Amino acid sequence: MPRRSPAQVAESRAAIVCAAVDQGSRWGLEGVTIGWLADELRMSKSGVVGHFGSKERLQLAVLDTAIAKFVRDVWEPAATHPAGRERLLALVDAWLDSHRRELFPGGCFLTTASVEFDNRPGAVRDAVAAAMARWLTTLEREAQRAIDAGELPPHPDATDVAFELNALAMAANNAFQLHGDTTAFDRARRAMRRTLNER
Amino acid sequence: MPRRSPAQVAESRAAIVCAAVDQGSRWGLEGVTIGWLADELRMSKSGVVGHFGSKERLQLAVLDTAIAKFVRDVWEPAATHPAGRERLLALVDAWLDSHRRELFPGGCFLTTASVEFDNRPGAVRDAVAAAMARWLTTLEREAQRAIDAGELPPHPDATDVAFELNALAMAANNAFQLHGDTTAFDRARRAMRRTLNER
DNA sequence: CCTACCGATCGGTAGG
DNA sequence: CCTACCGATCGGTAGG
Repeated sequence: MPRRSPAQVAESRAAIVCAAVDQGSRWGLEGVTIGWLADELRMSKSGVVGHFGSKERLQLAVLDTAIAKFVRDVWEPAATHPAGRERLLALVDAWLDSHRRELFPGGCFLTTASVEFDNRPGAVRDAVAAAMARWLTTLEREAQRAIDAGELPPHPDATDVAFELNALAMAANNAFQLHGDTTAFDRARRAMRRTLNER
Repeated sequence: MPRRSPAQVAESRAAIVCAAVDQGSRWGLEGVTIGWLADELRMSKSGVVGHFGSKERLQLAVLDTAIAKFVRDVWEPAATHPAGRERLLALVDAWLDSHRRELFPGGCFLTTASVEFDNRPGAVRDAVAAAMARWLTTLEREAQRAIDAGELPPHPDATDVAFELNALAMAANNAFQLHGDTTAFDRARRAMRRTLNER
């Protein structure tokens, strides 16, 4: 007879991951420590680590949850707009707005993780690289639809468009976090709309 | 009568900073640990820290040295070109090439440090923010000269141009480090030249 | 989920 | 520059 129901266990696990997502956006995925989470949630370290087995598996769970949060908050609302250029225009506004609102308190989770892990080996790095690749592919697919529909010129190509939008969003996030510079969002938006060929 | 001459002391200090710049580009400025440096250079920890007094002052010295290395390798050659648009065109090629050659073995030092510290308090963060601000101002001044000379249109303004060039360079560096994607340099170069209004 | 513990490593210091 | 050491914290485990 278990002391805690499966629902209570799931709730406890979710609370750990939620705190870890916030912490990871501030201090990086390596800065999510088991001891800090235990103090924060008034648990023992073994209580925290027991849900995951190891720090690495905790980090992978945190990454998954952060991406799901971003998809729900940014991608899904934009995806209600018609595919192609119109969806991309809605997306870049929602995207920049998520950085301005600090959807993650330490700024864009995937930006932080991808720079933190871009030169390290291991399963976490592989998962971060895969997540970033999926996001760029999502952008690229939408850009390709816009090109196919004649809404964008064929050059720069869809991969170029995805690369540029991602670069500008990452840089705006960094400028805001580092300098508190909110004008960076306007600069990024102007440049993104130029990439999306607004006349 | 000192056991070591001032020149020997300076040489020892320089060797520490040099190893720390490489390490910092790979593992971040927080990942530069005194114990690792001591092992790497076959010194005691107290021998390492004695040159700086604290880890924070070591980090500040490492940041200064990394920036000087970038200025010498990228900015100074570009600065031999005529001011304005021509200099910017030479600069972006040298800049992307420094990322491709891995001037820093773990990729662009300032990109890593500015994302790592963009949400932390302290003297290192302030120094990183100041360094990034100086670099953006350097780019902006050059763009303003190009605008004043009629080599670039007045909109997007010089600050926009600086922001976009920096965003594209950071993103190309990240794509290369994370995915080994060398085409990112070509995408960044195309976008930069579009920003610099090449017809 | 807990307490109690492990070895490793962190930044840093005392004393020479 | 060294040895020898400090308290704190790291990830993780044993046993319950």
